[in-house]
Amino acid sequence: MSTDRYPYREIEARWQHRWEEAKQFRATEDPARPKFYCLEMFPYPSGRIHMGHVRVYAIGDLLARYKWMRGFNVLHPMGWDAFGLPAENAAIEHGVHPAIWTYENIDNMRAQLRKMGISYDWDREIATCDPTYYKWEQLIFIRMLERGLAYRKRSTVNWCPSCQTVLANEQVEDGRCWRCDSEVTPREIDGWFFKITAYAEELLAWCDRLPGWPERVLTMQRNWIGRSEGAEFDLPVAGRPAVKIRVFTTRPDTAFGMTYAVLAPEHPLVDRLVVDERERAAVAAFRAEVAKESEIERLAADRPKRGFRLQARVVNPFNGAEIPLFLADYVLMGYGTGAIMAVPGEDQRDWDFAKQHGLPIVETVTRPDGWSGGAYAGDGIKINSGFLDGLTVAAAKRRAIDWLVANGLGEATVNYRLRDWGISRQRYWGAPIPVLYCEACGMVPEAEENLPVVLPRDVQISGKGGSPLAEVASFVNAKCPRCRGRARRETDTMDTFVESSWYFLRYCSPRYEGGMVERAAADYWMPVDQYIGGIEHAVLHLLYARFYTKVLRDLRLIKLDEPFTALLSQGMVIKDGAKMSKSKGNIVDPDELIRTFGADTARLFSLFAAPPEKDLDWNDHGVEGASRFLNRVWRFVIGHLDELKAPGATARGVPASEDGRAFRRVIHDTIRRVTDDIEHDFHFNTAISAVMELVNALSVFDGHPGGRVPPAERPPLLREAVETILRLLGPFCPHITEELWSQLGHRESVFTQRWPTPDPDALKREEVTVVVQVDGRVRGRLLVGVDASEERIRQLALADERVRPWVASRRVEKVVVVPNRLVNIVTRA
RNA sequence: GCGAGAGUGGCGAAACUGGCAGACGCGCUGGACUUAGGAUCCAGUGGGCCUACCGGCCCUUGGGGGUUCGACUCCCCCCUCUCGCACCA
Repeated sequence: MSTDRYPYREIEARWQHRWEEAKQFRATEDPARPKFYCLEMFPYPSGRIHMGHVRVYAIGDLLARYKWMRGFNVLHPMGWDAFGLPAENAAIEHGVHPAIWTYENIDNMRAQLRKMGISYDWDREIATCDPTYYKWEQLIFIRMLERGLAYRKRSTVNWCPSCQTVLANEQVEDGRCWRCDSEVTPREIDGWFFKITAYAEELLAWCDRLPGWPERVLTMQRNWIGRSEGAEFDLPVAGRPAVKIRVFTTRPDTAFGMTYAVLAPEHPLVDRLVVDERERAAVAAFRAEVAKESEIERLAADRPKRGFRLQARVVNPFNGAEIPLFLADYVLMGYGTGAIMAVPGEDQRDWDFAKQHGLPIVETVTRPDGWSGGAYAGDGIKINSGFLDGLTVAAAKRRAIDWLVANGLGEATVNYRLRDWGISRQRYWGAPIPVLYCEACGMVPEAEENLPVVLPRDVQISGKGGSPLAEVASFVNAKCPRCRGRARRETDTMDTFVESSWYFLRYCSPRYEGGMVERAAADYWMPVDQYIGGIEHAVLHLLYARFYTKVLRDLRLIKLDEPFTALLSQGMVIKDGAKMSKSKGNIVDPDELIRTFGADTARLFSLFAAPPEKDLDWNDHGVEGASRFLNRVWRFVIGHLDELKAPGATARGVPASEDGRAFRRVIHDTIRRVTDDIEHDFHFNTAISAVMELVNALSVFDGHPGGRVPPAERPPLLREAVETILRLLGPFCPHITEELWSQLGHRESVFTQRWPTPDPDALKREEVTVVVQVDGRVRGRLLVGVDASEERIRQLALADERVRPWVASRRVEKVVVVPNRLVNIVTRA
């Protein structure tokens, strides 16, 4: 390994210090300039940054610095998603207080980020565990409470036995906790919810109005919201018309094919439907059997559907038929009405169940020719369906709903898969929910002047059962803000995703004491123009933040529909074909990387190895390649300082010599390519390739001794090339470029320079190479004047001596000419 | 099962609206410089073949069809992989 690398350590330390001192990246509102809010998802302060962080922050910094150079007023802040369970786990394992652990980690990680030389406005740094931060979240909670957007209810929730807390639906993956991977169990518990379902329609609608977002993230959000249109109606119980079972269906047209009905096992009506104690006992046994199954087992595909036939029967209102009623585990209490009409002819699940239990199957849609198999879900003409016969499925749906409405039996409804966001956490290290339970007044929000409700410092964290806050008498025992009587504080804390739902707003005015965000600052900076982060938050953070933004808008705190105009979801960093992990032993430590190669190299390789949305395959040799490239640039500039600083070197213009013009064209073509790659599709890897090509061309140009250009032309061309390289490379590798820029004699930072623009005169060509194909195969090349006529190109091509043999014995059928590019001569025998 | 995305040299990857496939980098091979090279520089590098060194031919973007003068790119069928959702009525 090389020992004679350029002095990156010294250079990086020096420039980091200078940027810091000059407050170079401090952002202030300036209505005269266009703003650019560049944001990377803030990290959880786990203690050390990892390569995923290096990648995302390299991308963000590149864009921020690029936009600076393009004249934008850039806001590029950083902070800490500082509440969360690992801090409590550290307290349990090492006896260190979560606050101390968290702030120490923040100090470490801040130092690491500084060593990367990212252009943050550190004056805007925030930590979500700071009471001056979560105070505003508590205030909003109270506002949401007033509007019914926050509410408390008892429900069956996802319980993580290892984290000892409740999880939101979004935080359960395949029946396991998103954080610790433990199997989640259902639990009946009181908890707080945010009414995200009230915004389901709007969240969905705006998915079509976020062109700057990756389609797959939008698809995931649409699927998660899961809108479906259909109808609800009642099935009266046979012989007891007062008792009705409400069902939801997306296929009201198939109602005549209903051969039985199903209730979810937990359906509250079941108790009223059982006819005697024997049946009651059997139902209890069935429910117990179903409850025994874990979430994971329930999710397993293709497993048989358990059912229990009740003695009660129901009536199909469409045709008056009396049909059996079942409890079955394939119907979920949490979706729709928790009860369905079963149409085995047109629904595969019902078909499976009907086959297993010997129930009749009626077809209500004509099958296509040759159809064989189970349920048919496609289109067709209605049959066996009374007044719907002869209609298409779509028309029959409408007719069926009209009929239900006309007879007062039901109505059209829209159902969502999205559930309200459960935000209660039975843990310590989170923002307290600002609510009290008064013996006289009941549940009462904390008075605004008493905010923040500060998390008490002295607490025993055992990790065993119950909220740690419940053990803190001084916290729990409080006065009712309404009647001054005795009250008990809520001991749940808020899901940490609440903090990350608005941190981007706080950055606009991080020290503002009059509210969550200063209106003018938010109006100026928001929305975030470019948000960058991992795909893992596609439906977690990104959905919550969208929801919370809309709530704040409706509270008239901001006038913003969506927080993030554009989103870049960067891929993972992998090595040896797997995600980096301790157990696989394939970790690359950013500190060590920076120590060995420097931050510029680490950043350059992160940006070069793959386009940002793809996974990045880490390769130690590749890093050396990036390092080698920067060394080449260094040696070239330092080795040519005399010539670069020679009198007349700063002159610009089109050189007289042909080779001089050709080289200058390469310089300006590179500017064009790099700018396109950054602007057009974030293809930083090809942008870097283009700069590498320019550096290669520069050393070739330099290597012609005695010169193919007149001596006087050399210094200006070398200098123009070098200055272009440094400015183009600046956002990628800020330290080395600053240093070399100053070595050229500049006193100003390279980041105060304007991004270069290609000189149209330099790009002009007199001649172009046109490829000559015969029957689609390249047989020759022509050098012709630019914009030569089609006829001329055609004649030159046919006359070309390398082309003639391929055409000689054949008949020319036609000649296709693409000006300035290609000729294709089509022949026939 | 449903939805989205992807499949190109030994490897990471390029190829914008169809127009020279493999830019750039890694690795590898040879050479130069050198006490030394794992530094640096130069040259070569998809596969097969012809050749008197110049040079040339054929094949090649997961597989098979199609559209087109021309397809990595567009259309149809199939295979493989990744991600997301998954009894959502």
